[in-house]
Amino acid sequence: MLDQNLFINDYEETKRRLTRKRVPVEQIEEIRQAVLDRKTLVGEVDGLRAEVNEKSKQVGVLYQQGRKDEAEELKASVPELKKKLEAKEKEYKEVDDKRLQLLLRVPNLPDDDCPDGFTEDCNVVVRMEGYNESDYEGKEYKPHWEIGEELGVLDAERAAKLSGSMFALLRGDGARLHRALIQFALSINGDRNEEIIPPHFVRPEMMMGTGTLPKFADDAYRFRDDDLWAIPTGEVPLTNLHAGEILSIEELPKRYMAYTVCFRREAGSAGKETRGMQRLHEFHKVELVRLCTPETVKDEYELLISDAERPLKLLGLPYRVLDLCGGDVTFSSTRVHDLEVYSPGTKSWLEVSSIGIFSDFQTRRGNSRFRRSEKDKPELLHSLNGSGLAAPRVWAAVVEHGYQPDGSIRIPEVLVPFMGGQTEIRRS
RNA sequence: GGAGAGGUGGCCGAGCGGUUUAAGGCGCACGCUUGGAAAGCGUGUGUAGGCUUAUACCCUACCGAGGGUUCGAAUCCCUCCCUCUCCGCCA
Repeated sequence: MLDQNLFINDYEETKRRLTRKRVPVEQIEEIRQAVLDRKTLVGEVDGLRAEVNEKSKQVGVLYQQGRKDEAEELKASVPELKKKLEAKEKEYKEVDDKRLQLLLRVPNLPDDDCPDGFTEDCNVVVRMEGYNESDYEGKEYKPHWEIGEELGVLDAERAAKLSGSMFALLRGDGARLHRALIQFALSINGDRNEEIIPPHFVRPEMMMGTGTLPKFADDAYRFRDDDLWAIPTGEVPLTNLHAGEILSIEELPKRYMAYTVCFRREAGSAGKETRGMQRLHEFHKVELVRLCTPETVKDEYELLISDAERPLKLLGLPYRVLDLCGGDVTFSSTRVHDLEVYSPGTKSWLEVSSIGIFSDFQTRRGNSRFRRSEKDKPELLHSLNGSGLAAPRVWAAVVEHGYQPDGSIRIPEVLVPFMGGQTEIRRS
């Protein structure tokens, strides 16, 4: 959520930046008006409440002095005042609720460093790592689902039998490779990130805290009987870990990583680039989250991007780094870099990490704060996150790149220790 | 799942319908004192919003959360959440 004062104190600038995310001007104006109206009404309500409080206090004093008649008289004069107060309160609540609902649905301001544009065509490829187009010319690559089926390590048919489309079932060495990837990612990122195993079901406030609710409710799974939501990413519990707390500056930055299962309904994306391990309702991921001061957020961002790149580099997978344009930057973020690994089997780039800065957008919702010193007022933390390793897509890339002419899959060297020394996958 | 107890400021803990603008203590900060320190004494010590040049004053809200009763609620009523103890169940 944005600071509502931006709509009053820095209106033109806020409008300019929101327009980059295609927020209609009318909507921005509506918020400004709601914020202003609320401010007026707060003053009026507070004034009336003060009057009621004062009179009630007097009633008490009069009773204690035994001046009962005067007390009764004063008491009788309150209901009229309260009627006025209640009417005003009702008006206030309506405006306040409108203001909140509007604010909750407005995206974060894009950073001016984001490239211009509104669609993904405007995203800028900043770097290519380990990719040469010529490497793939004249060669035939199989998609991972074919290889997986051939070797008996990916069983799409049974996954569908059990759960439907967009679910995967790995078996044997395929499952082992998947586990190795997770272990690998956790172990290389363990140097500066504290490992967390969070709950996978969270309260609605937590989904609200990351900006997933209310806007993206249709994309998540909800347990209706318990009013809990299945996390779509480890970002949700990690970002909210310190919700409602005030941390001291010495504890910062907080650098967390969590291996979790992620649950996504993927409403509306059925049939679209969903074969194999590309898009699943349920997948495993190592997520990295940072909470820090506003001053250090840019440095943390660079560090986070490099952390997210580490596994790809070490695995020897070709990937590219995208700087997302203002219009394509996600709802809660100010700046986003995507990492996309090249999938020769599908001749496409698969997004394997989206690293974003959220400024105080998420932490304002969750009220996660820090204090510079005992004398200073609490300030909102800044949050960032990115995938440390999105297992299915990296699994797909490893399988496609490692596929050998003899029908086996070569295991990247760095993974061998996590595979118990196994260097290849063959049909058993 | 059943029975019971309880959630009050950074912490402990009183209050159970009206000078509570939340007692008292601990902790913390500043000052006095001292050669220096401890002790002692004094002062201060939350969050958010409103009004303001102002982190001053004043006003409003907050005693787990949300509703309700009342002129007035930390205190009474209802719903929910959480913690603890015992029983049951269970990997």
